[in-house]
Amino acid sequence: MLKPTPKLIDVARRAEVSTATVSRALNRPDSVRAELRARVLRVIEEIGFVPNAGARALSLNRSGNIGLLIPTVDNAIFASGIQAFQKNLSAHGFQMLLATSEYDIDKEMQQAINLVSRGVEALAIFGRSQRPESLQFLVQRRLPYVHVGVDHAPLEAYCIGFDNQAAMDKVVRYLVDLRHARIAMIAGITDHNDRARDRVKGVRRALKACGLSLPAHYLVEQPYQLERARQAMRQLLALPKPPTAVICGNDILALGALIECQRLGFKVPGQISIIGFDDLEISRHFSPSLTTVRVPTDLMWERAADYLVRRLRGETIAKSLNIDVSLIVRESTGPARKLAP
Amino acid sequence: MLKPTPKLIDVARRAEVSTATVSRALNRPDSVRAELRARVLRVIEEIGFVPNAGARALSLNRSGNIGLLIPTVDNAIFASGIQAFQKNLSAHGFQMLLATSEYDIDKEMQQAINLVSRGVEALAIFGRSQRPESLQFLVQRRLPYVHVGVDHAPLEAYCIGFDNQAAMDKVVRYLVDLRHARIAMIAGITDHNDRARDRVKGVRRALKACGLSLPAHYLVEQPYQLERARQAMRQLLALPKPPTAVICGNDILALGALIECQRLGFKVPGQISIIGFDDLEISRHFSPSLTTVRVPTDLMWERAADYLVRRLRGETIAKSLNIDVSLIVRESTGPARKLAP
DNA sequence: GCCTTTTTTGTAATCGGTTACAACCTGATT
DNA sequence: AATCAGGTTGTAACCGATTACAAAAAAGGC
Repeated sequence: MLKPTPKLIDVARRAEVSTATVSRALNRPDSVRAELRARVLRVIEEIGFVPNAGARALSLNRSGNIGLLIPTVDNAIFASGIQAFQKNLSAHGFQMLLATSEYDIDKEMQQAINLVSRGVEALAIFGRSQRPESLQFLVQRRLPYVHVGVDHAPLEAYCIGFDNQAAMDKVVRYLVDLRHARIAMIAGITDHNDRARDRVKGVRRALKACGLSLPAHYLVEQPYQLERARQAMRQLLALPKPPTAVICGNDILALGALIECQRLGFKVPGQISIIGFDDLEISRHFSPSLTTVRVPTDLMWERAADYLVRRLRGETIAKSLNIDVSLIVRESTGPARKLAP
Repeated sequence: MLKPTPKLIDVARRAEVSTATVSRALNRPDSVRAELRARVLRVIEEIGFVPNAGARALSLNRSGNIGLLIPTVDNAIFASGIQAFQKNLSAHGFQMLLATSEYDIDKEMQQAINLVSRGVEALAIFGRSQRPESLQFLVQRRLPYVHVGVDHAPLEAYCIGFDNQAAMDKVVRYLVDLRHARIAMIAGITDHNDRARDRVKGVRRALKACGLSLPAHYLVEQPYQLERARQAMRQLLALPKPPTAVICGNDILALGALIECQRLGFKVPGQISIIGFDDLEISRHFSPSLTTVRVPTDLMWERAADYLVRRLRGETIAKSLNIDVSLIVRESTGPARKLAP
């Protein structure tokens, strides 16, 4: 005997009340006489009624969903961000709807549409290099959204993040103070990735300000994988004049670089200094522990959730939030060794 | 001038056709004359119409959503699983709806209800230690679901995974063959975590079969964090008779243990052998590289997605799928050193 | 040119909730 | 006893899509 899943009207019939009463018992309990309310709730329990969120959203014209659009979930830095975002949202009665773009701006656009179609009331997107059409689409729908992880964005949109270029400025100055003059970089793939691009730009600019430069052979782009980073490091070490310090686009790249140095018998930081970005948990524990840039990711995502919730409540929020990053100096960096002439 | 977001009827009016035609132009293009179809699509483009998925689901009585319920997203092993699951689903025209339980079975139950309320047509849940009520609820609603990561489950439900106990059997035999007799374990928190529990059980059983045992002081439970693992290892090394081999509940614990040994000056594998579980990317690159159990996680999740899609299509699937795991021997394990008498 | 069949389009009911509005009930006030 | 305010409950319209069914148009057959 196949029973269809129970609907609100089934509850109403069984409790011998109207659908309005059931609905009220669930949504504004005070407006229903205690006795009736109890009866309704008992029936709900009995027949295992679960309201249909789609129907509810349709009639309320409110889904209670907020979208999160990031490149991938397969990166510790996003994974913990998701948690933070989610947690903050549900504290305010919202649900998170997750979508990933796999670093592909066309897929990103498609996912944005997808989220809108599923009724998200607001959206957090990572970075600022989406298709102009994607953003235009959001604006046209008057959908509140926030760029996360960047300090400025197109269309003067609200954003929460930090200045990647400034962060790299700190890094470079630190290395230059240690008398490094041959500074190389292993960057993430900069194509369609504004953070990766900004970090390279930042390094370039800061080096220039110190009278140095980043020649083409000192810059290698690789996806965020240990294997690729090792490959890049091998390449750098094989140069006629290998660098004395390597700045990496994130900690995975830095760890890969570090590992490769060790395997090839180069001393870190004796011969080579290595700096990462993100401050993953393992970076602190590695030997040598990794000098890196710490970004308060969780805070960033919490604030993003917060902002969207407030916007939806109609509160006005002054201006974008710029978060401070800090250079965490550990064991993987040291003074430049004396160079061969 | 605030325009409300365009609805299907707006498209219909503007294209001077009926709503039925618009709907058909979108869902069964062939059934609409080419000229009209073009007109409709143009209008859709013009006014930026996006169908309301909730309304669609309501009228179709099909959401196209499949739920994924896992403990956390903040663990590399789940992160890549999500990607695999998601990818496979969308290849079949389904959307993934993600929910996390944070290792809390009450939250897990609540999230299951939540997913059902949002209209998922099927569900993949990790492990097999959910509340009986949770599973009962799914059964009552006739919702197809699959347990992932385990080789058997309550209610004779379908599952896709591997036998954690058998895996640990391989591990223990390998160590015993290397003449290890003092074998300790750093396990994950076993409370409400069947995988962690099975791994401990498996180690116990295998040791017993070899005439050995796992005394209380040789078993430490810790959450999956490097810091905690180091703490556990310190504790084991401080014992009057420290173990010669340590089996860890996963690679994070193993890496933590490894790091702590190195920091305290113990040689791995000279004095202590260490084994992990999961084969994370970094395990291969670490020095010494980590002996571990490799689980084809992605395959597992792909199959889970596959199974659910087939179920929804009405195909019948024989029986649960048991996946093979393999012991990857690397540098962190070696023969037991001669013991002090 | 007329009738039949096939294709294309439109009308209106439907999915499962919410809620404006009206109707009813209770007890207090006059 | 009649009137009224305040609190509870029910009826029915509505949210935005889909589609059964009917109607209209086009195509085919003689």
